[in-house]
Amino acid sequence: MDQFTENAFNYDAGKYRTPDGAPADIVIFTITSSPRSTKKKSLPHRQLEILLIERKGWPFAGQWALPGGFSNEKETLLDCAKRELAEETGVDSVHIEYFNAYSTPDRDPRGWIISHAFVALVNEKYLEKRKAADDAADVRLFSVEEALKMELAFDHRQILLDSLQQIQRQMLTTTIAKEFLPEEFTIGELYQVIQTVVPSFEEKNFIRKITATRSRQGLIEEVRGHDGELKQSNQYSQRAAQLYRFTDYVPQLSIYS
Amino acid sequence: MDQFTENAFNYDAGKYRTPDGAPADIVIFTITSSPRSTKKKSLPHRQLEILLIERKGWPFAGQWALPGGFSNEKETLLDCAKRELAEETGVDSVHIEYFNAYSTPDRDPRGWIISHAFVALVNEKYLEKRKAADDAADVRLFSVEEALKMELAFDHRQILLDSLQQIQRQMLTTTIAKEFLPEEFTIGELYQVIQTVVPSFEEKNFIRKITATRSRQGLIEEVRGHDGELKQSNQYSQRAAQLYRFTDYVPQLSIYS
DNA sequence: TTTTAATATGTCAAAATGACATTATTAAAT
DNA sequence: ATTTAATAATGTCATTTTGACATATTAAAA
Repeated sequence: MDQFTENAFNYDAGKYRTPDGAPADIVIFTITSSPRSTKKKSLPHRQLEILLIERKGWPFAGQWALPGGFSNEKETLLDCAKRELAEETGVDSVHIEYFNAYSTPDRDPRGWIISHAFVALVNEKYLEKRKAADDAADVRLFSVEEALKMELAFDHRQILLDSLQQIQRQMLTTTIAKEFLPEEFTIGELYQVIQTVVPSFEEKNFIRKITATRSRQGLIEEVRGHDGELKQSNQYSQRAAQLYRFTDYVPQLSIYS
Repeated sequence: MDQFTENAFNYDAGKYRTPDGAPADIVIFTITSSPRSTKKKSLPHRQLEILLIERKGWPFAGQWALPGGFSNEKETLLDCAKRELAEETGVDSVHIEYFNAYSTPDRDPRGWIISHAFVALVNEKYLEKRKAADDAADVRLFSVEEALKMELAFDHRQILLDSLQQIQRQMLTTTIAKEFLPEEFTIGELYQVIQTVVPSFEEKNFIRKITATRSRQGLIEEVRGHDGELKQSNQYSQRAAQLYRFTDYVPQLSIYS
């Protein structure tokens, strides 16, 4: 006999202990790019980074933690996560997704608090303003590598590990690469983004596979200018590279085909 | 300033409203099989079904709902879900997986209650005892089709829809088919199980694709008897069919290869 | 004996893959 | 003016895979 089987007459929500809060924590991923050389045209160095906040109060004061906050009864967890994301980054309407719940007893010294973890993917262009403003602030980006070496608050290291595995899988099975790319991009950029998230990724003849229209029903398509000419870019190379964009095609993968 | 930034001195967990409970709800899927004919050897009719419970008390008394119950502060949500699953089906150690949180305000008339949804996949062989015992009981299996036509309690229809989409994706991208099959199975059975969950699934030359060792690094392997001879079954057909089992190979899918 | 339902193999052109080598482009350096 | 460097793209070709159909196997049932 559990609470569900009580009837209106004897129902009393207060007779069991209830949680002490329902927070949303967000792993905010971005890929930063920095020039590898000042003189020549070359692809930038790219790095997967996450945003962390230095805690001021108890518990875990002085330690770095994932951004997050408690939700209230008037909003969904997604709304809460979006609100927190907007507070930390100043952006809304980016890719954000529910991901897992963390409920190990005593994971939070403040009480019985189940954390709801979200993953957000933010293009670095949205973080540029912020970046300038907080040198030596209590909010900053860390490379995932760095972050994993740190002692993070709560079980946030585990949350980070799990979220990393999640976006590595998604990078190869969905089109989330687009979240880290400009609208129009070169094959080289796309390849770099994939490798930044999944270092082991390697595909010989990548350009041929990705641009072969037959099998992959046009995952990406060539960009053309107003004049109908193929639009190219020589930002990274002497030889101009064709620009592509993602189509709205949703690939369906199967281990049985 | 949120609760995370309070310090030990002025921290007071009671100053915000807190949730009125943290339940786990479970979508328990099974595939039932029933003979299509009494006389001839033929493949059975298979149907995807879920387990529902008729509610006795407020709220939603008399309506059918997903099995579930409130968790307590001494256990994880997964422990809670496993406990509920064991109560309803008498089985433990089956495939069970966290899936999503449902937090729409007022989704539960009893208060602010965020539900944690799990998916469990149970082989029908574990439900056989139970099935016999409760004709006309308040716990029974419904085909997914039926269930979607009913007025389920809470937002359980939405949870069902989401979980269905989830296992359809997983059926094609992971080896969850094994949860619905005996240890040793024929290609025909495997094909049927996939189609039962994903009706649109169709693969010409399925047997050749699935048994070609080169590409799919041995997703399944032939079963041999003690004598080293290939083990076959003529349960469903005149001509004996080769028996296979899943290997522990984990397929890695990619839209870029 | 013939039919039947499921299982399995034969055939063969078309397409995709894998592994390398080669060519193209052109701003920047010399 | 010539060379260099970095990225982009194509050439080649043997090997595999796929797609679409036709054909064979088996043993119980009609």
